[in-house]
Amino acid sequence: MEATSNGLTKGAWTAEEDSLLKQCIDKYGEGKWHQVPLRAGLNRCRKSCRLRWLNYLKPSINREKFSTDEVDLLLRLHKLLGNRWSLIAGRLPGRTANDVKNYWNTHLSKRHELCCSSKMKKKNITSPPTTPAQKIEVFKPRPRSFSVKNACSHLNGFPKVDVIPPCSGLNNNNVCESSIICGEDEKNYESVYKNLMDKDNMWLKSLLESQEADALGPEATTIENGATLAFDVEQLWNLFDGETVELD
DNA sequence: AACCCCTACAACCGCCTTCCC
DNA sequence: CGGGAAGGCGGTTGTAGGGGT
Repeated sequence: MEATSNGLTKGAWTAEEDSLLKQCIDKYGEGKWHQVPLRAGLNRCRKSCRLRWLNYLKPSINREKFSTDEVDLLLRLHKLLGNRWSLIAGRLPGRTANDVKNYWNTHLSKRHELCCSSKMKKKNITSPPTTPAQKIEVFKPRPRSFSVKNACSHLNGFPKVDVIPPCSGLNNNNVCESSIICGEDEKNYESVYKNLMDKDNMWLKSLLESQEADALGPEATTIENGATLAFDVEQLWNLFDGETVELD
C-alpha cells in the first residue's frame, strides 16, 4: 500500500478496507461515491472505492471461470460491439466489464489475431510492411450510457451505433475489418442498420436500450408491452454472415 | 536455488458524458 | 448557457504467482 501526494491510499486493498467498504454499501447503498470514503472511513478516492465494489466486492459477481457458453457469447458480442466492455458485461450475468476486458486481453485477443492472420494466409494476402496503413474513418461509439430521458435519441434519424462486420481477414490496407468500421460505404452501413432495426429485429433495439434498467440475464429482454423477446445470438449473427466461432 | 518469462487480474489513469447549480 | 462535480468507461500498468530452464 502506498500513499499519493494528496494523502490518499493507493494500491492493493486490505481485508479491513474491504470490510469497511462493504459495511458502508450495506448501510447506505450504492451510489454517491464521493461520500463513500468519508462514510466508510477509508483513505481512498471515490473512484477507487467504486471500482473495488463493482469489480470485486459486489455479491452478484461471478468469480468462477468463464464457461464455454460465456466465452462463445463474449466472442460474438465482441464482434458486434467491439471493445464496449460494459455493454458486453451487461449481457453476461455476474461478469464485470473489467472481468470481460481482462479475459479478452489474456485469452481471446491472441486467438482473434490468429484468426485474422490465418484468414490472411487463406486469402493469400501478404503484408506489405513498407506500405504505411492508410487512415480509415471509424464510426465512433455512441455515449456509453443511455439516460432514460435520451434512451431513444440515438434511434432517431441515422444512428451511430457500431456495426462491426465479422472478421473476414484484412482489408486492402492490411487492417482487420472486424475491429474497424470502414466509413467508405455508408450506404451499406445504413442498409445493415435498417435491417437490424426493422420490425423483426427490434430485440436489438431492446438490447441497446436495456443497459440501464435491466438486470436480466442473456436469455430474455422485456419490452414495453410486456412481451419477452428472446435474445437469440444466432439470429443476431445470421444478420451478418453467420460465421461460426470455433472454441478450444 | 536462482533467475527469467509468462499469465492473470486488480488497480490506476485519463477522458468523456451527464447532471446540477 | 457555462462551468464544475460526479459517474462511468476503456486503455494501460503493476505485480503476484506459477512454470520452465
